[in-house]
Amino acid sequence: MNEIRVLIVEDEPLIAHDIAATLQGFDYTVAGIAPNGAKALVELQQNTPDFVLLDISLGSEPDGIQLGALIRDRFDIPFVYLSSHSDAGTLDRAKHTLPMGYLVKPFDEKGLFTTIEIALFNFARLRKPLRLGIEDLNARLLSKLTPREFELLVDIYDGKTNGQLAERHFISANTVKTHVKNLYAKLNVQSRAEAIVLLRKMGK
Amino acid sequence: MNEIRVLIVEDEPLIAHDIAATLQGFDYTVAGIAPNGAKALVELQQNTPDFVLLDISLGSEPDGIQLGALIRDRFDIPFVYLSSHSDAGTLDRAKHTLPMGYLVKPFDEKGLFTTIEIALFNFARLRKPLRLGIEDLNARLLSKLTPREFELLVDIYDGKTNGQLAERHFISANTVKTHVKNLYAKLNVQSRAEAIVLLRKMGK
DNA sequence: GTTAAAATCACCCTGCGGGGTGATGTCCGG
DNA sequence: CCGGACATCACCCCGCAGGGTGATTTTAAC
Repeated sequence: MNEIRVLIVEDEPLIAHDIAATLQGFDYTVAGIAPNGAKALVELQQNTPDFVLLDISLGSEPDGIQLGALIRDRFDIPFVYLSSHSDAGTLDRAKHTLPMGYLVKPFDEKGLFTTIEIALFNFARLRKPLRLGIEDLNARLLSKLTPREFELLVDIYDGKTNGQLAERHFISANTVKTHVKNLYAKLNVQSRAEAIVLLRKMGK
Repeated sequence: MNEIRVLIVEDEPLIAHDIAATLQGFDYTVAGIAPNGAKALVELQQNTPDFVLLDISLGSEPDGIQLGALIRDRFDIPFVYLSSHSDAGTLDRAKHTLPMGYLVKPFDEKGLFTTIEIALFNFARLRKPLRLGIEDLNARLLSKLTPREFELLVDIYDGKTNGQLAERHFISANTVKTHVKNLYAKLNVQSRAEAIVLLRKMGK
């Protein structure tokens, strides 16, 4: 069991327990099973799960999509829909609530697992875009930057010219050019502007 | 056929064509089929699809995950993985590249459709490149930018060179230089890097 | 119909930025 | 002790960026 607590919102007890068993097989903790929207709201408020599996057809008000909209607006919890309907109309209503996924029943266990994992990870990333350290950056590069190169890159990201870099780091302009040249090759860019844009896109 | 152009990266021709047929059944346009990473890169650069279906096991370098990391960092295109592997190791490598989804083979058509739709919608909603309008910008400047100057500035913010600006806006390189010169004066900067940093600091 | 702002283009010039090549000294790990 | 990674510096080349000056045309405003 890890610390991820999942709430299952599903009106069919058989399916709900089936999902619960599957989740436990993947070392998730089942935070609760809610057969309708009202119960789901109670669970959300009192039990604060880390993730919600949301059946769309609950047979009563509010349905899964209304619930999804609520989770989006009032709570800060990632969720994915479960549904046997994949028609354009339902999907269109659903996607406007920005779910992290949409699984069509019947779905297999592996698909459930990967979907939850991706959803959790992306949600965490989107909520908190983290500042980029040299380790994070190097993890994404084929050839890694040296500490010195990274220092200079940070200043380049701040719009400094080569001359300013030389002053600030007490090295000659020629040395700056060498470092900059090398780090450009590693980043696979050809200009300061490109380097800055790249860092921005990489979530710096 | 709608306007969504999907690139399929899959080394098994049979599976690739099966997927292509399925996509066309859902009114997507198949932008291309790439059997390996090298071909995929060519397609990405020359064909600029709106979406990428990415098989992880390509049998050669780079594999799907390396390609995913590239798409994330260098392009601005949503993608989902296709894989028969759903082990924790592969999944962990994969999720760090922030895919919009992860489908486990074999997957059914409906699941593919809903996943793509959700992915496209979320990607569009969560992408907000430069949420700064010309009005907002001019409100904070002493001398105001003209509409044309603002258009060029947006592309400069994206790392484009003067030559690229000339092409994209169907004007001569000399005209670009004139506009850029003028907008630099208005922004009170002396280089592209400075302009980009300024925009970033002005609420981006 | 005159005027002003915006958009278009040309030419020249200077200098920094980007790329290639090569070299030296340091530090660390095998 | 030696080799590799890192940091330091020098020189050369050249293209593009940045800046100055000037000019024409289109558009909108008055």
